[in-house]
Amino acid sequence: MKPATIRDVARRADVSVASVSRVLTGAGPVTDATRKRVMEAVEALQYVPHSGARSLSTSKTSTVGVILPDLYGEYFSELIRGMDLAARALGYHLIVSSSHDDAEEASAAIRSMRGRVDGLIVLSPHLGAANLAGSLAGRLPVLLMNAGADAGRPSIVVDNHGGAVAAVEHLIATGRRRIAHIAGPTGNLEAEARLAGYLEAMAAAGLPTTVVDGAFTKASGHEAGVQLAAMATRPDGVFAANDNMAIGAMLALQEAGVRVPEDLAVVGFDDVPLAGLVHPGLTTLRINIAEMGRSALERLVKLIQSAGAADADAACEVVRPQLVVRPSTNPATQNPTRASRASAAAAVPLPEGENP
Amino acid sequence: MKPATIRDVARRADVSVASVSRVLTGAGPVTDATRKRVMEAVEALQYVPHSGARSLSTSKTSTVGVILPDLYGEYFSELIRGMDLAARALGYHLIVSSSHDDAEEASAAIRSMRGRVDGLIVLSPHLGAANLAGSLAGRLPVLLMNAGADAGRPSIVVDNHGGAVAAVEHLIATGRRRIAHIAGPTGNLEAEARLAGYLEAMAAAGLPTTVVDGAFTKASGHEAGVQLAAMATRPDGVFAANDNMAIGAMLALQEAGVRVPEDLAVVGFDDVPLAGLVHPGLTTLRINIAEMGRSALERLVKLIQSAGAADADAACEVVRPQLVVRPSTNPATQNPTRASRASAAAAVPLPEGENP
DNA sequence: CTGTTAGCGCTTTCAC
DNA sequence: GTGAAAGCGCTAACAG
Repeated sequence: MKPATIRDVARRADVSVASVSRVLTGAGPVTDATRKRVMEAVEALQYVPHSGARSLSTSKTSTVGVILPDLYGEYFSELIRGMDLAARALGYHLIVSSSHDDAEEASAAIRSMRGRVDGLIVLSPHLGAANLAGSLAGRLPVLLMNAGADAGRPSIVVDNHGGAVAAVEHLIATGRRRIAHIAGPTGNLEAEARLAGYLEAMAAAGLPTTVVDGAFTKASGHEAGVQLAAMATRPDGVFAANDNMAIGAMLALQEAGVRVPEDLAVVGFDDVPLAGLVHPGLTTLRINIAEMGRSALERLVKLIQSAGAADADAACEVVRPQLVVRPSTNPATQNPTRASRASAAAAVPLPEGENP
Repeated sequence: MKPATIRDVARRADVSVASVSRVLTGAGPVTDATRKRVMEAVEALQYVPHSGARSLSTSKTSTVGVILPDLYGEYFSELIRGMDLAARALGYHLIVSSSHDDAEEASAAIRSMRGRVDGLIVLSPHLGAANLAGSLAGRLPVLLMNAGADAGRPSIVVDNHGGAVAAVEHLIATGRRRIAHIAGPTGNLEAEARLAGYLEAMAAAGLPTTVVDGAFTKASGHEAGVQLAAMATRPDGVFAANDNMAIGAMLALQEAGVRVPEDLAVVGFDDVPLAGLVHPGLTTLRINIAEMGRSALERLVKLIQSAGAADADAACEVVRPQLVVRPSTNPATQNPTRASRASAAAAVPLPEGENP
């Protein structure tokens, strides 16, 4: 009734367990005759190696853990997709663990990974989590993402500050002067860097600033949009800390009769797939999210495989977002509506995939 | 240098490993004094139990595997989110494995799960995969999703046929008569059920049918839209086998100068978050995807915990999609643009979540 | 080339 | 209440 073990196979093939192991792992010398007998027994018994046992024996799990704050929305799904792709290619499994809002939970999640994974990718937008990962992971290789530019630890970060500056400069370049910012949640390092970039760029241009609070959600963006629309001297441009909020704000503005971009131009951040599909298409700072995920996983595996090597790769890779101009700031870059698709085609790549 | 083991703790606390185990697992009688000594040692050594070893010993991994055909797009990310939520609540981990287009790959993925998980959720939109899962999984509990109504095996399926009929009937009810269908990929059970529903409903109404091929992707929907727009007697309604294609088709139609819904009404399937945000909002058949994922995981865990029980839950749960009417078929249900948000609010819930 | 054996780190009877 | 010892299923020396 219970699944066959390597001993059952050995017994049946009338060889030692060692030989079975050799045949199955492909390591070590084996006679063709032996191999054949083993394979037959494997077949007959429907034997499948127990990877847990193998892991314990080799102290390698071929699995990496991904610790996320949340699993909502396109940003993270894209990220995981990229990681999964790379993991498959490298023969690794992916174990995901999300919804860790506070450091406490994340901490528990990380400890529970010991003996289960060979390494960890930790997304820690909150300050505490970064240290956390280091202290708790023990000797486990860890790759940090979206944390501040934490020196001395392998990590990948987005140039949030630079992106924010680019966003503001683009708005200014298109003639906007009263530019507001919809900020992300306080305590979130990425949100804070984007806010800082906004403030700096505005100061550099000698323009007054307006900041509305948000929480990275579409709903919070919507609220912010309502506020913007109701302002006495309404802004003529807004830079939202992410696409989600930008989209929420656009909806609110349009509901209030504010025309985008004529009355008010909107810029987001991330370039989630949705950004190119809303109406009007959203100008944003593109991060190739899936690609970043792929890169993260590959680096982690490299880290794992060279574990202990002195030339530890403790670099902090910086991903620079790229400005993608769409109709939400520039009417000339029309949405693909009743118009030639030519101009929009480049800016609005359609994500693929067979989804029911 | 290496992480501490239970023996290190035992030595340090000057007790047996058994006692350490008892303290840590909370099982068995222990003196307060002993417990205290153990905890101190644990603290001092930064000891974290090795879950792999524990798994081998208890033959429980507290992990479930999810086998997916692909990880692209909102459908699957929503699904995983629901599963992850339930898994956390039940103390389980989630290991995801995707991009298994053919049965061969899925097969390999499934076997590689042995000894790594306590059960499997298999999404097998292709015929072969379902059987496969059964035969390969051995004594592993398996929950099938999105396979045909496979009797005699625990599963969750969407009532694709019924949904398709509802879609067509809605189009007919709004006065459409030349109703086309954009089909999903052949060989995909869900796509085929939706096609069958369309054909049946049309036949029942005595209307002629038009079927355009698609592949569940936005791009294929776009192509289909181009074809529809170019037809000699253009349809005045179209039912796409999923939202992705419906959205792609809408874009193509609008580019061709066809007005939606005035000239041509569009209905999708799934109600992915995007459906409520495109312009015009897409009428579709709503499946609460995350909820379905949650339900799937909970059922699997129940299956695991009652493993071997005679009253095996081999039921096939049927999820009935619900028609959500939006402007793509009914101009009266306006998009939230320059209009009261009241009517649209119910139909266009904004998904939440903090995403950078 | 093959078999024997000692673990991997932990849980769990079973005596004491 | 506590400890010694026997595995969980597999791999990897080490002898033959």
